[in-house]
Amino acid sequence: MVLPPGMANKLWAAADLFAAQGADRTSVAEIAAATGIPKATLYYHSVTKEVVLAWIFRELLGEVEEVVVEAAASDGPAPDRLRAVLRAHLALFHRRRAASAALQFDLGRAARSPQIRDAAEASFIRPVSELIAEGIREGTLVCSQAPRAVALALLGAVNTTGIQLPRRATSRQVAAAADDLADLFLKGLSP
Amino acid sequence: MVLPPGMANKLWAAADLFAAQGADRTSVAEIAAATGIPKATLYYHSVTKEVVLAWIFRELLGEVEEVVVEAAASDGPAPDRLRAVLRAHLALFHRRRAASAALQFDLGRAARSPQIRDAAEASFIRPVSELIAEGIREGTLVCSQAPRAVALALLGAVNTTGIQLPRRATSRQVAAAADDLADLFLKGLSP
Amino acid sequence: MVLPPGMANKLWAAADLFAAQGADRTSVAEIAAATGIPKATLYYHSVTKEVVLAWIFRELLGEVEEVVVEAAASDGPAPDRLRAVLRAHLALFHRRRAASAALQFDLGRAARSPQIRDAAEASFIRPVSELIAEGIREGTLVCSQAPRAVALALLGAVNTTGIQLPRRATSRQVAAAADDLADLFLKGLSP
Amino acid sequence: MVLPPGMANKLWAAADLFAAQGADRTSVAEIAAATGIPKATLYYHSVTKEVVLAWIFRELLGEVEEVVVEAAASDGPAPDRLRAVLRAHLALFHRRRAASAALQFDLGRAARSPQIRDAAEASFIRPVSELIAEGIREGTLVCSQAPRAVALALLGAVNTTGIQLPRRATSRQVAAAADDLADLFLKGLSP
DNA sequence: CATGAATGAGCTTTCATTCAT
DNA sequence: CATGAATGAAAGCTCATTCAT
Repeated sequence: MVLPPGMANKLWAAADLFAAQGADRTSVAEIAAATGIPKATLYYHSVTKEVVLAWIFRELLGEVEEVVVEAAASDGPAPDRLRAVLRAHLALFHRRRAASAALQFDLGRAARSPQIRDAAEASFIRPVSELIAEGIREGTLVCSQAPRAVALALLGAVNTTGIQLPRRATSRQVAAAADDLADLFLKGLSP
Repeated sequence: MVLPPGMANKLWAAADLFAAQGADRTSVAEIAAATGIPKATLYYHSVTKEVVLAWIFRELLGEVEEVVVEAAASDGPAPDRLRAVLRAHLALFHRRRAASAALQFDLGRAARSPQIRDAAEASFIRPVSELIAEGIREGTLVCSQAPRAVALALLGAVNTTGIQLPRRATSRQVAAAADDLADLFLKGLSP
Repeated sequence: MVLPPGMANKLWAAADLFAAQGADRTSVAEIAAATGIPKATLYYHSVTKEVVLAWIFRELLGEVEEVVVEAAASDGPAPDRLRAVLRAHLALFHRRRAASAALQFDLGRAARSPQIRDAAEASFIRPVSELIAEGIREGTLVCSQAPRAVALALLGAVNTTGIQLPRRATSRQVAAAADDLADLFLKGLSP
Repeated sequence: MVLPPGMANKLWAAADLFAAQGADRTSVAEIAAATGIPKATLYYHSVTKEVVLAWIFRELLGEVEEVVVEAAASDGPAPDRLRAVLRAHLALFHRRRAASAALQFDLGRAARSPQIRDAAEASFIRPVSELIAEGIREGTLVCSQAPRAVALALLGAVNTTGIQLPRRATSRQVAAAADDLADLFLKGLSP
């Protein structure tokens, strides 16, 4: 899975197709057309459709991990860091709109790959679980369920929210949506 | 889209395939084998793969709407009713495991159909949004964002949670997961 | 091949379809729709598409035989009777436009059936060959080739002419075309 | 409709199938087997069954045009040139037996294509009509009807004659048949 | 006796993948 | 090393024909 340099970044173009039509409805020919890389060249480098998908998803999840881990590692109390995490994640979701939508839309296919399941775990679930556990230890967070369950709920909520972001939302709007989500999860709905 | 009686309920068998392999990787021949309905008979009734999918998703969302609306209409203050909604939804998710997973896994394809988008809206988002709005009016719920945004977050959280339920979870465990989720959203993570 | 009474004459409606689209492009369902006889009823009487075609072609050729033989058997010298034959044939061609066109257009399929080949032989080639032979014997016709070869040429010429007749040609125009053809074959092109 | 070189001439093999079974009863798989070109390769070059048929018919009619026009343009009086045309046409008919039979047998399908109708017009009807008109002008031919009607009758007669030629006829026999036909049309049947 | 419903067989077409240069 | 050309495998779909009432 070592893509030739110069080929990798062209593959993001395929994410638009995957998001718009679904991965299975996207032919290798379309990928070739969108990326400008001839079909046979893709195969010459063993870049099958599955590989393109995996690359996009793993690259995306890698970026998610980067920003999430960085936000989670910032200074301050856990609630603030959680808020930072949601902001960072949602911002990336918006920046990588097509790829993120593609991941959501073909969750089944993605989930069937252990590598991608691992990447998803490492990118959000694990760091956020740990963040919540820390919050509980330091007394700034309280919850009855396992931290991992909370992290999963958060992930679902962030993704649903991200999908629904207007295509042309400003970064300010995106940050506001993240803050609202943070408020919801931190303060709860009860008065 | 009026399926012959006796054919409809056989179609649930296809949900297993969709959940296990994804809709696109499931051939009509496989659906025929799984349901026991010959391929040509399916086509005779204009039941294409797309139709099977749409039927399953709409049927599922119809059932979701039924239990969600009923739970939302129960007596008592909004927080209790919200808890009831989550319990009902998660219970149904578990009962219709394959179909629910298929819907999550092929969200993209589903979201491309306006009818299914409408059904999704009507089954959960609208009733829960209204429930939250009522809670705000009666003072039992508080939130800074629009009720619909909260409903979306809830939906994402429920689905992620539902997908992760152990296949052989007892109904007691499912109810506990729903309660945890309700606690999370009602009380929040802050002490 | 004994069709139920009342079914036979409905089958002519199928000739329009055969002429317009070709026999193979015409489905049994279309025949059923055009004739008003349900598909299953056709099959109940063993009336397959092939049977419908054969019936139409044989019925048509039977009618051709009738008028051709009658015209050939009229009083007078052979040239006059030949002229009468061409008039009668072309008139029938025009009256049974669709069926005649269908026969021309699916000559290959028709020619593959021995029964239809026989019917074609009996309807035109044989009586006209005999007529020409008689003419030669009585000295009113002269030709270097076998009478059958002349009859074949005549048949080809009549059919090509018939196909090209305007759909709304009057019977007078049809008769004129037949006379022209008779003149051509009797007098020849040389001065 | 630009066929890859090397593929074109293989397509003549399909003419045998078309002549033997009719175009509609010939599957693409059979064409693939007969030509040695894999099904998928045919489709890769957009060579559908319809295209194969059209190619064969147009190629055939092109060859007809070539020999007919050449014969019609020869020196000498119109009757001699007409005779030359019939010889040339019948010889080609015999040389391209399968394709010519296929064209006759699927006349309906062929006639539905404007391109093929045009090609048929240009290959025989037009040049022969002009030849006859010239003959009339120079006083070597006489006829009461329009030259085009004569040309049509000739075409029909030639084709019927061609179809009936014995499969193993010698070129001498073919020429004799053409001469007989020429005699018939030039001298007529009357003494 | 007639027919709506059902289906087996087979066709066209697509597409991921390999070949040949 | 890269790529236009080629193809095996399989999918969706149609339709003549049979079944069940």
